[in-house]
Amino acid sequence: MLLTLDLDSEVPIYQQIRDRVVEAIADGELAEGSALPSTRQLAADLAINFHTVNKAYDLLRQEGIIRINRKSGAVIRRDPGSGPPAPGYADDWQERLRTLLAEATVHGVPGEEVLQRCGGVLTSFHDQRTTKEPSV
Amino acid sequence: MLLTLDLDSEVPIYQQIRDRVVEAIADGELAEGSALPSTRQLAADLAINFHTVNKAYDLLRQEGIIRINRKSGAVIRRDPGSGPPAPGYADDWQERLRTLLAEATVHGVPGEEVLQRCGGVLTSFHDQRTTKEPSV
DNA sequence: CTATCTGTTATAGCTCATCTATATCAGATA
DNA sequence: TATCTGATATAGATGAGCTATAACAGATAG
Repeated sequence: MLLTLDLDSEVPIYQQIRDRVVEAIADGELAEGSALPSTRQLAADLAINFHTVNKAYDLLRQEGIIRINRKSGAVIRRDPGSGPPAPGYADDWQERLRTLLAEATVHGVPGEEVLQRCGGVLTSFHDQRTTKEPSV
Repeated sequence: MLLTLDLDSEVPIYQQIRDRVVEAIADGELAEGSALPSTRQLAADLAINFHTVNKAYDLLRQEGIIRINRKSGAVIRRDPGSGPPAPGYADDWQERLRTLLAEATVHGVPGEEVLQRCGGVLTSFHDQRTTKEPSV
């Protein structure tokens, strides 16, 4: 898995790692059962402290997205095909969506363009997934 | 303008104020030219320090959403009808959108539901605006 | 068994963000 | 004159984020 960080960003490093993993799962690059590199290994590759990677993995674990065993390390637990969301998740998520869409609207992005971009992003997720399972 | 804060939230207070103002503009509750309360007044209403409100207003000013004069105070500068977005804004915004949509997808929210919720939020913005200008 | 890798936990230090508390100054207004 | 406003400066407290180091236990390859 390719992972690039922006050390000058306001977004914390552990949050960036979490976001990139989530996006990689949505893209289909990481499927349920896929193993993530060890915290020390990834920290070495990214030239950061392994505690920061540990925090990112712990965040993903709290979200139920990965599972961590002492034996098998960090493994993807959830992908788009892992079943319906937890009760109440979608409503909480929509509050954050609302803030983001409000910002674009205030800045003058037309509603049609907002919807087109939403659809485009979702299609990019779906395309990745279907091209991964062509022979089922 | 009604404004409630969650002091226990991980989201900083000044960020919450900024988000609520942006949403109020998208909702049509605040239009171009509307005046925001003074920093000391809003701080008193929210029972917080006025420097925190100052930071929120300064953030909105940096985003080009409000204009601040010593004379007229903080005034809404941008609303959904204030013209097209700045060049490159929509593309930068889409990156944040991508992360948010990826999260919902990974948690199992179907693409159709994601699109429906996006459309619903946008419609709630639009409805507020059209009900404000029924006789044009 | 030894060496190495792993996850886990603990401690400590540094830097910076966040929020608060005061204070001062200048322009506008009643 | 008195009061409100924005603007600015300083300082302190608290916590977040990141790093550094260390130690322990289980798993694995030699």
